[in-house]
Amino acid sequence: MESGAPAVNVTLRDVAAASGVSVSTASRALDERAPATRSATAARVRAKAEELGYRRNSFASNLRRGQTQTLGVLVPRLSDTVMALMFEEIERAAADRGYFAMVATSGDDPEDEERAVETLLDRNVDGLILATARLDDELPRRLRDRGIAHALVLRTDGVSPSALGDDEAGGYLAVRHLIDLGHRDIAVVTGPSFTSSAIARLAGARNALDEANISPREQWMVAAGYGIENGFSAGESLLNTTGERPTAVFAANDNIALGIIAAAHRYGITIGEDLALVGYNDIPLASRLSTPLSSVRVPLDQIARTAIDLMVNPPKEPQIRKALPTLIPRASSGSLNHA
Amino acid sequence: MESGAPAVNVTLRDVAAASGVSVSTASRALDERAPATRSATAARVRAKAEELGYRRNSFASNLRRGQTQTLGVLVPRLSDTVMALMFEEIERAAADRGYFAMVATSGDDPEDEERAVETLLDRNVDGLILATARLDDELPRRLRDRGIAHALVLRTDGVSPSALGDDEAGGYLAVRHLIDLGHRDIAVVTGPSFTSSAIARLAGARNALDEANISPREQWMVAAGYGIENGFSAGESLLNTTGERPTAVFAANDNIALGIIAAAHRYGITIGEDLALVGYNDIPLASRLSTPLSSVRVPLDQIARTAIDLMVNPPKEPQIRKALPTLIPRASSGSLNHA
DNA sequence: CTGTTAGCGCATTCAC
DNA sequence: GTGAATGCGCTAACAG
Repeated sequence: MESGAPAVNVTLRDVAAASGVSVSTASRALDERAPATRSATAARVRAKAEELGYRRNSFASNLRRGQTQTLGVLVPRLSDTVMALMFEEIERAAADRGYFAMVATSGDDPEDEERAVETLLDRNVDGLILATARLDDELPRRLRDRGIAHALVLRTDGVSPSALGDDEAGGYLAVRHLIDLGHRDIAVVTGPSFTSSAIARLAGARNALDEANISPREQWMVAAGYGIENGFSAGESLLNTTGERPTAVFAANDNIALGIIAAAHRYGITIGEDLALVGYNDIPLASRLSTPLSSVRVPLDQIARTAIDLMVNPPKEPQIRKALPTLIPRASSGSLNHA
Repeated sequence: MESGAPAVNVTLRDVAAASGVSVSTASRALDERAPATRSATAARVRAKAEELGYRRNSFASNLRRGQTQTLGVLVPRLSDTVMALMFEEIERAAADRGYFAMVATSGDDPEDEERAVETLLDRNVDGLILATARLDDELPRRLRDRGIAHALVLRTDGVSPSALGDDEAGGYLAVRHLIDLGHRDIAVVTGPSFTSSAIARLAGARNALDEANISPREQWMVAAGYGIENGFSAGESLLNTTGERPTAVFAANDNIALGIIAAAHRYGITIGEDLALVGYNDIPLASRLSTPLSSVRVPLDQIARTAIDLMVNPPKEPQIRKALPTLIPRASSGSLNHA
């Protein structure tokens, strides 16, 4: 009789009995944290446990230990590819450190966000990772007040421990790239002004313009949402022919860029020829568009690891750690025609 | 002193003490399942609990109750929009029934899948929902043998309780649409042959062709992966000019369609004019492409609800429940030019 | 290294 | 309806 259907409820007691030791000995032998005792009995217990198909009851264990090796991740939505990728990386980084990552989605509503956090907290997570922070967000402050371990990713409120890309550098890189290709009529479509990412990417873009002595036309610096439809609207207003038209656009994320592509198509403008375009985040789709999209790549894996570190090992002084992004030039900026 | 920082550890005992009742009374008063006792004491207890910021310790509760009101969801990857949307719907449907949904991702590797399931099981989920089933999958069988409550979504192994779209109907709808628009040279790019969805969508497509007395050219019926790059390869081989070219393509998912769009662009073929294209799943991006993509929409919300029902309330006879999809015609099939 | 003892916080008997 | 008692399965003192 091999490992058929494992008994439904093998408890530590069963393992202990079968191994002829006490429950506490069995418990110790099976403690995954301690550096694996290599005594004879311990080995025997482990073998028996395996044989019986023992699985620790996580609830009993967590109840007793007072911590759960679980962390909660809050994202606005998983159907946003960037957020999905961010979560996948967090999941991976967490697993490497023995944590299990649980997601909850909150949409854009601060109330739902609150609710989602409470749900996560109800499951006794050891800490929280939030990808939802707004600049004026109350939530991180409240978490600090309540002494709940947490870290922010991708966006920051400027205070709580945060791991994010260096958005200012990214914005600079993108616009600098366009300038280097000879453009001077450059528009910037940035994200919602309550996100640190939008603000910083715009600031970086302005730095690049300044540096090249280009005085930005304010009607070409537009704040939008981070969705495709927002990019489309922004694109429509930038590209309609009644006025002068930019020859290049920096979109503060790839969704916005997708919207601009659709708008350009509508006006018969060819991306990569009539209009140079750079996006942000380098989602997988970017490289696979008809005209591949130049984009700023953010090291999500590194951000995930940093966030977990910050959460597990909260620094005395709150820190905001920024990872450097890189520009991936593709046909949409026309860079391949010039190279 | 309003609800400042809630005390860190308010237990049932504290609530009981503050209310002048025993723990058991407090426990009963706060039992969320029973139909809310409306006695005076019960109300007082609830008020006190609220006031003290009491939160039930889910571990203690679950340990005692023997079930966790948690279910595990397994998807290949969250960065696939369809999977992300599916999970979001499952999360919602689960919450409606008092369950919390936990995800794990398994990639395409059966071994990782196994590991992910064990991880979920280790967290004592009450049941599993799998979006990963292969036709010859061992996993569902093993779950059945072990008596673990589960349901399959989107794909089925043909045996375990499943909730999915009627893929055959969807395939039929898509191709029928193309035929109705006057096409006879129709190619079908389907998904991996180990998925029930690919098989069934192809079967539906063939039905539509048969019905119209079109004998499909086998070199135009190609099986691919479900990724953009697979669609691109398939598109390249279909659209290269050395042979006759189809005038219409049914892609068994939207990613494949995206790949075909890129391939078409490469050959200077205009989607919606030179080539009609229909995708599957109707991901949000579909409607926002430069040339909006006709696609078959699957009622993920309904599938999610059905899956939870099947899992919570396992039918005596295993059931495979199929939800009817609908075709959303857009410019990519040229339908808007004819209408 | 081992076994004994004592809970973690809660839900459910069982008497009243 | 209520309270006292019991234990879910496990881990952490504490002595040996």
